[in-house]
Amino acid sequence: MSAPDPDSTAPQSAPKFRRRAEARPDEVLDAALALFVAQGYGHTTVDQIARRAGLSKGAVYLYFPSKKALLEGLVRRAIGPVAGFAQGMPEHVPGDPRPLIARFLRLAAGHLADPHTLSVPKLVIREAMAAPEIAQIYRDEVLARALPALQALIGQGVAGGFIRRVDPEMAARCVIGPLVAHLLLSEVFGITPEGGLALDRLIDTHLAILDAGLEPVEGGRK
Amino acid sequence: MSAPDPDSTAPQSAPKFRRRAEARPDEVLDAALALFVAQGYGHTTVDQIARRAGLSKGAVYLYFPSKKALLEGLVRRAIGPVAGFAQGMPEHVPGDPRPLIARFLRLAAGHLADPHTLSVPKLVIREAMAAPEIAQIYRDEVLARALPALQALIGQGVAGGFIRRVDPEMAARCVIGPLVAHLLLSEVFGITPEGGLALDRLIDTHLAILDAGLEPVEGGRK
Amino acid sequence: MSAPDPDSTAPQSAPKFRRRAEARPDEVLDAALALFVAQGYGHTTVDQIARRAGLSKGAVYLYFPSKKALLEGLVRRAIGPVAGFAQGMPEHVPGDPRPLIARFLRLAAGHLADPHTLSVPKLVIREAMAAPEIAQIYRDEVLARALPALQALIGQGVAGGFIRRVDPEMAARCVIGPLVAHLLLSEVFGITPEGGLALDRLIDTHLAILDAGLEPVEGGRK
Amino acid sequence: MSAPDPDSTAPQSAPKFRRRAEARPDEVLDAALALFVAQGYGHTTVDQIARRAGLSKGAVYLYFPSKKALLEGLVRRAIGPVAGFAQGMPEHVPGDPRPLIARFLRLAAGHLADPHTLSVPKLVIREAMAAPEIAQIYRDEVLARALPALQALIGQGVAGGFIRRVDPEMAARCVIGPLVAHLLLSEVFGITPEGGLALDRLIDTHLAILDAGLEPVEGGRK
DNA sequence: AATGAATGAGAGTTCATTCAT
DNA sequence: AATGAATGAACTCTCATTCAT
Repeated sequence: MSAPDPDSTAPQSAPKFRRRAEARPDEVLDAALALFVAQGYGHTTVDQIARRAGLSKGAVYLYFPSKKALLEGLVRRAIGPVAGFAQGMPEHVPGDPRPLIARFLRLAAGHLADPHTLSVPKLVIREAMAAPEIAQIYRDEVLARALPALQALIGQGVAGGFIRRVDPEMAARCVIGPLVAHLLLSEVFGITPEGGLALDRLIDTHLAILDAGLEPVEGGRK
Repeated sequence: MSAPDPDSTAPQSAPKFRRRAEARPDEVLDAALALFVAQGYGHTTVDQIARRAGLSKGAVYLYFPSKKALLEGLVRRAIGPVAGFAQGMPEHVPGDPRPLIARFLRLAAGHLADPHTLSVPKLVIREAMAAPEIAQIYRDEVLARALPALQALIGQGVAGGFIRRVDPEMAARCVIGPLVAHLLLSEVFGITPEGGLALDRLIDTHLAILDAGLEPVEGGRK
Repeated sequence: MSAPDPDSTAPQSAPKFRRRAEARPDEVLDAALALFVAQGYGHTTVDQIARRAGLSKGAVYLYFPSKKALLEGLVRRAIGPVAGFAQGMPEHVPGDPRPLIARFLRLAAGHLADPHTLSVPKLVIREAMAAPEIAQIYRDEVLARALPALQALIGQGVAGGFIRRVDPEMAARCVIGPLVAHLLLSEVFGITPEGGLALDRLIDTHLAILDAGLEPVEGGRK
Repeated sequence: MSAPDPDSTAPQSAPKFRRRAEARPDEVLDAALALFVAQGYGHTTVDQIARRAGLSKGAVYLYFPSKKALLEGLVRRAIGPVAGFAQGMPEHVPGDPRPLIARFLRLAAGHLADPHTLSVPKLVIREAMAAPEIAQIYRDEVLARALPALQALIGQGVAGGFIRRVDPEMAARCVIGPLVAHLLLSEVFGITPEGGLALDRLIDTHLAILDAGLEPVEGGRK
């Protein structure tokens, strides 16, 4: 249904003949990604994708059974690293979780600073309503992993008295919120700070507020 | 929203034909909004819109020159109240701006809790890339007014020593971020808290963090 | 799903405006029939049909939701008269059913002598395998009515001693067989007698054989 | 049907590569026949045929220059035995030809009872209009031999006074008609007698009618 | 002001056929 | 002898837009 795994990490196994076939699905996905991001899924023609990838329209259907499969393949290709990243978060932390949350945010920001990585969630946000399957994949593979992990971290921090008594579910959204909003404003509406994306500045500011904002109240109750 | 309204605002120069001729465009926009939100702009046909508005396809073109003009009209109609809302924010505050920020957030949340209001930015996000004119309207009329106002507020708070020394531009994004992320998660990805949207819970949590997070550091400079 | 009934028998009700719309479905079906018969369903383009009917391709889809619906509409339009014809056969006959069988055959032959009528079963035979829905319609509406009626007639003749003791089910097939084979040979394979279709000659010969062949054996058992 | 057959008929000039090179075309035809019958010529792809025959799509084109050539090859392969069968009918019979006609019918029925044999004429009927070459082959090689032979037989019977005075050309169609109709009803429309095809029952009934039906009228001329 | 029949320019998808390997 | 990647021409179906009425 989606592209065959190109196995891009095993370079010495490929014979020199018929080179293209192995790389093609990825090339097609690259072309599709660029065009989907630039014009939107609905306004992109399979023919445009094919031409950008240096193939004929028919050849695209050799690798992907439909246009929508391209979108799906794109999302699936992108979530691999992200899922691993989410897995890397320890589930139980002994002390104050705030440093871990900071690391999480910096990692996520670093990840999303790469336009290649960023374009997929951008795409997903845009097409989510019209293509619920796509939204579901992203939700299941990325969001449904990262959010609960963050929430658990906060919950433990609250239980251990390391952070203020807050609703962990909502607080998790407060943690990622500024990053999400920043990307939305910059990428979708073109409201970028003077010197470019300035992700670091955003994260620095956010962490400064967050760190103090989560500090437990001296002497007790919220 | 689509009340009978027989000839109330129309001058009586014409005979009583053209019943509610003035209301028609709004009815068409209502229909368009509902369908665009439900199915996306690209998957909605002009005929569907016409039928939902109780007109024929051809009649839609009496009021709007093209399908895209519907989208544009939709955005223009929606930004009126919002722009006024942004205007209502005082530019200069004598003391701690945090209560004002809190009021702003609660107002915005209350506003966006109405699905009717929320659907327009949702629409804009989705079609922004394919229809930059649309994104531009929204950016110019809404975002380019609200964000600088917030930023100025924070800047003044910093200058007055009422809030921690933070980058006002980024801090503004930290203020709206959780709200944006919350709506995105709920509306686009369907990741809703148990009891519904729970906007109040989100805002409460966010303000608790924000209030403490912006508290100026005792003894001075960051 | 199929064409709206053009109600061709009520001529004075139609206003003179918008004349075409009422006649169009039939015109399209006429064009489709001609092309399907000449080239086969699979080798006929919707565009060809449209052009032959004097419309654009898109207009065809105003009246029929799909290409297959054209085939179906064609069959449905054709079976109306045939079904009535089958109904006209009396179910119980007091005496020798052979004259009735003869009348049935001559009626059917007369019917099928009209190329317009003939083309539909020809079409059905050809597309039956690929489009079982079509075959089913024809089977249910035409064959499943005519064959049992014939079979019953023969059965009653056997019971009454008016015709030889034969298996009525098979005998019914022997009654229609020569007509079927004749049309198949002529229309599909182009093996026509010298002077044209010669349906009368075929029926005369067939009835001569049939009449004698069904004559009860004098004195008894088959 | 597709036995291993290692190098049995191939000359040993080449190394033992090209296993059963001679059998390949037949295997391809077998695959094509099965698929054409099941799905129709138009709905069968060359790739399906190739895979069913255990080859690649490209290899099919080593044996057959086009898809239509497969259909043609199929018909040509099938008419060999049938042509011989038609040849086997004696042209001049001294006495009553009715027993010979009976034998002919039983032979033909036996032949067509084999689904393998039956599928070719079924195919031909279906594709006849779209591929007149195919129809022509079948007509020339099979029908144009069998029908005149039958007709001659009847003509001689009439001349010798062994059978009733009938039009031999039409009578020939009356002889084969029930068989044709029976197969059409069963195979195309799925109207089968309870216990299966029941070809014997059909032939028995038909011959009973035919035998009496062709009996010369006592006392002379029609 | 309003209709709805009609258009025509594509869109996605399929497949017979070719050809370098 | 055989592969399978690649093509390109069709095909069905959709829909924003127009226009006579």
